[in-house]
Amino acid sequence: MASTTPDPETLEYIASQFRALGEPLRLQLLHALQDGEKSVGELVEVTGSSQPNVSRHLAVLRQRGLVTRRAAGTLAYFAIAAPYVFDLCDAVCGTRAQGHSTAGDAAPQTPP
Amino acid sequence: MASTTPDPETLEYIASQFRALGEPLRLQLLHALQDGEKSVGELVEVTGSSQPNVSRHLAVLRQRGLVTRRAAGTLAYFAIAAPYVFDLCDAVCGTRAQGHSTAGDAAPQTPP
DNA sequence: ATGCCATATCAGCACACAAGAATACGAGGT
DNA sequence: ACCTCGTATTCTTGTGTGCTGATATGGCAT
Repeated sequence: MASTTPDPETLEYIASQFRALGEPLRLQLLHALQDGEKSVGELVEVTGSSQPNVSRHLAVLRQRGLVTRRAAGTLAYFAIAAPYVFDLCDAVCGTRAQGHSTAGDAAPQTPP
Repeated sequence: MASTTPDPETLEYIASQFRALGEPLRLQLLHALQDGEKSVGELVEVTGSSQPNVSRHLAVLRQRGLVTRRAAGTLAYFAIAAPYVFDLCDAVCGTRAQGHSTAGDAAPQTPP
């Protein structure tokens, strides 16, 4: 019963999913898409980042299956494909309210 | 109602939490701790990684409030401090079974 | 006090990745 | 056909981060 270690493949998959969410700009993009699909241009405006940068991060999110792409003429509309992402964020935010320090050390070694 | 963008501070906090989980070794450590606290030595054996490396990653997890540390003599026992982490992993794993490709592109542009 | 063991930290290298600038692709309109 | 606008891709640079090996700290036993 010594903790059946999951395959490295699965481990790497999960890690890569989390890493996709470990970037403020990508979280901002997902958040912006929460109230419906948006074009790249709209997302550029919302995030305040450059167009190439937004496009690139959208590609990452799409590769991870987190957003979908719909081409309409010259425009490209992106939309949330994995609503469960917001549950993850809420879970993290919930713990934050419980008094965790954002940065710095959690607690010094066991004091004497 | 145009999507109240969360403060950059909160965004960065959430991202950093996800980034802490975006490493296979750290996920492995958390998984190994699922059936009770373990010493660093035990974790070194379970993960097959080096002792300094395990110690370092444990420090990261502790800094993020994901694990706790209990010193007993020369030993240091670590334990899960944020059980919700496994819910996150399960959520990600659940979507994986739904037919997402691990790597590569999710879908080509919208076909004509 | 000294030697040993478990853990933590430090220095260095290598790699991944994000941001910016410039450019290529592709669809529509005139 | 050409031009224009929106989007995607490439190249380069800089920063962050994981891994290795050596070293420091601290408790326990002799």
